[in-house]
Amino acid sequence: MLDPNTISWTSLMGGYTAAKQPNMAVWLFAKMPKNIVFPNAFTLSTVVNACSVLADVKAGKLVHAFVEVYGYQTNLIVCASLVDMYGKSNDLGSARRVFDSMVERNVVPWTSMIVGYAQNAQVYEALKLFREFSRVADDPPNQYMLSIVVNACASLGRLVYGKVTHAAVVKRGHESNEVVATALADMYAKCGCFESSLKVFRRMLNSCLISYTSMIMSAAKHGLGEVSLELFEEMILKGIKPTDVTYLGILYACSHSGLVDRGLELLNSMQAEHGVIPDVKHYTCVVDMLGRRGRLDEAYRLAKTIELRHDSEGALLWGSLLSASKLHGRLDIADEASKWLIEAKQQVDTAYVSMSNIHVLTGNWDDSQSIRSEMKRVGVRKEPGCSWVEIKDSVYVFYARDVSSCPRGMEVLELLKDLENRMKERGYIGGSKGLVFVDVEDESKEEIVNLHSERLALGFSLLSIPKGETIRIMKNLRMCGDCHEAFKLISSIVERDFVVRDVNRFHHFKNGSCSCKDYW
DNA sequence: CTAGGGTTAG
Repeated sequence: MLDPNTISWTSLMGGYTAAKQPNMAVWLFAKMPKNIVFPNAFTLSTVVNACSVLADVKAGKLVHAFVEVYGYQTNLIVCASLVDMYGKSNDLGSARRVFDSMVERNVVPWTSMIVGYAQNAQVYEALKLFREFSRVADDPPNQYMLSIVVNACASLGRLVYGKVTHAAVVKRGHESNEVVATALADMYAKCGCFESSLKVFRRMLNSCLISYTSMIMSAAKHGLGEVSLELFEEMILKGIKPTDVTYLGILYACSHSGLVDRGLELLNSMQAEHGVIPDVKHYTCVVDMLGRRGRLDEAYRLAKTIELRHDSEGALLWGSLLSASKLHGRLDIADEASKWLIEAKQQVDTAYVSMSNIHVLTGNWDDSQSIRSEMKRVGVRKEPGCSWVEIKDSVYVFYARDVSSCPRGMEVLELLKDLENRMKERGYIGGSKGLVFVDVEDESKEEIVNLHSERLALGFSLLSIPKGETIRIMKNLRMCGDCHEAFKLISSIVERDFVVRDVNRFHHFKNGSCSCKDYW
């Protein structure tokens, strides 16, 4: 073009962003003034969007400055793009400032702001904003807004919130929207209702790749590995091509239902069958699968062969191997895994605590203590483990070694005692795997229990000595992939509306870290 | 030529 104008430049930037090269869009924006072409509202929102994709808040702030300079701070779309950019860059303060300054708002910036809160571990804030929108806005919530709100309810794991949002979805007639329905199915599963999840899923007319992948993962999390495998077969028959995420789900399913050999087969055939090349995340999942079944030598051998592009990729891999070594009493492998983590500066707190605990479990109290001293010396602190349960619409949060922070903690203790008795009736006592309590004096048990609780995800950290056995059983049930059995036992005690939440629910949180305290 | 949503291993 002899004389490209603002529109030509903007088109080009939009094209680069669409072609997954948003950095080129930003680069072009910087070149505009030299060519005596000036940005308008279209240009600015396009380049803000490029910054959003890059999650580059620095570039975004520069563009924001241009927005002010050129006087577009009252433009709805430009501001909407800024809210989105700040939210996706984890700068919620700036996102909110732009949002509050807007003279005119439609459902889009409201949605962006809700997404911002929801994906930065401020789910309650996100839901609050949704309620405010419903009160003040002229438009009804659409499928975009509803899907993110359903997603927010899912990450809270609180069924009541999810049900209320489901009602809003029905009221607005967005039940049949594929994205909303997938979010609903995911929400029910994460809130502990696998049956409702499957019901929503089965009502969908065209279950697509993501809905199948999500459903496979849900079944797996509920200990229903066979159901995951059936769903996988079904989607293949429908001609839907699995992706790397689908394979991750199916490997996870095998791992958590004890289908180790099936999992290995799938790993070995995925490339030939569906052209998905196994990468670090798949191998990590398989290492975990072998490890939890006690096949630690194989797990270790596999782990050593995996090429990491970055140390952060090894955090999960060696962390998982460490936890399996601890469970099966393999001090040698645990030692190497924790060394790897500490040297790579990944999960250092967990590595130290795990090593200290494994020494306790094998009776080496002195080694355990010296690691605790080392932690103090180098200033490593472990954030206390946190778990929560939901009983009939109320949530009870537990911190390891802290009874007082939980309201009605004593009642929950009673519940746990009951749980323990029922498990004993079912013969779950003794004979479990691991080296727990081997060669340890009775009076040491309390310490073991306390140490163990730090990483327990089931809310049983309050237990004292006699109930220590319960912790052990629950943990082993989970580690053996029999979590469905554990869930059933828990449900049978409370009869209904009992949801057990894992602490590892921050998958949606992109950058930086967040603590359980932020969450609740 | 412009802004928003669902699945991801310990």
